[in-house]
Amino acid sequence: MTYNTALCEHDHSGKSVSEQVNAARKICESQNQRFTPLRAHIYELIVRANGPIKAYDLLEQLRPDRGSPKPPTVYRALDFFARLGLVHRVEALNAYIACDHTHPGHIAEFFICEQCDDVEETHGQSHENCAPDGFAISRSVVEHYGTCDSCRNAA
Amino acid sequence: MTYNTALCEHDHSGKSVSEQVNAARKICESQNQRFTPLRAHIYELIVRANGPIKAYDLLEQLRPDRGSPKPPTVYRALDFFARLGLVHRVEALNAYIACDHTHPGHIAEFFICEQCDDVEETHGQSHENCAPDGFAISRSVVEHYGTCDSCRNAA
DNA sequence: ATGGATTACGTTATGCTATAACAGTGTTAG
DNA sequence: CTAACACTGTTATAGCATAACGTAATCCAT
Repeated sequence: MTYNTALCEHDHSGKSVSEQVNAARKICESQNQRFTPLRAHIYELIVRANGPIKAYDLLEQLRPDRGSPKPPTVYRALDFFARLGLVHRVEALNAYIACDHTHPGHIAEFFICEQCDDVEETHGQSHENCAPDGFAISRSVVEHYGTCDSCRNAA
Repeated sequence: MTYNTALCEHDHSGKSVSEQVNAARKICESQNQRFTPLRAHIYELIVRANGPIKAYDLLEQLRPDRGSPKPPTVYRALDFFARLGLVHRVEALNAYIACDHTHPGHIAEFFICEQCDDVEETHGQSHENCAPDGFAISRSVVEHYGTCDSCRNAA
């Protein structure tokens, strides 16, 4: 009963903000979902955050461009992106992070540095084969908290 | 880069509520921590829940025995138990679950049935060797949501 | 094109989750 | 004994999320 994980081979950090936003737009459109101006705006803010960002921080950043948006404005967009796999919720941080790529059969796994808040995302095999007999996994949350290499060396 | 997991070999469900509470008391005392009446009361409620329970539900169940306790009463106890590993927080449920046993070198892993709310806890090897180079894990959150065997058969 | 269904968005209100801060009480160790 | 520390009670507030309702935009079958 074993499984393994690997760091993402492809490079996301090489993509510019607008490239990431456009990639998301394509994924949306390929599924006949609307990438509206509001959603584009919010997705861009999430990408620019370059790490986990909180719903109410997004809300602030939407002001004053969009008047005084209320929480549902942000949560609706987050739900929408989450359904498409374009953002993940980081459960233990109550935060959200962009993910413009999918790995079928794999699950997102986060390594979160508590010193510098940097987050590395990897994709491991599903834990399906570790589950109790007959348990069918629909969603997995895998988050590791600790200290990243640079912070550890700095200490 | 592989690791493996195993179901807990020993049986927790065979323990009575008071046995579980006493086991917790022993663990506390062995670490020179006080298992006060309030803490015993709260721990018993968590054990009786026989699954994840929410802080504010605990709060209700403390009434009226203990007057009208306020949130910090519960959160302080939960923090205390979490520090000792006697309860785990289930991040994606905002809930807490008893755990009167520890597995050094292993991490708790939860399989949560979204139909019947049943939770199976297993203990997998640390994901340390899957981490980015030099990342030191201090805490891991591994939660799987889906459908358990009985619910799947019932469907 | 038109009208009905669906989806998206704005807004108000509220509910749930969690902690800061301070006061008072109990416990422990020197 | 008493000083330090840990525990509990209480007030207040902060932070996270959604229900519900109305309006506007979009889609699609006719």
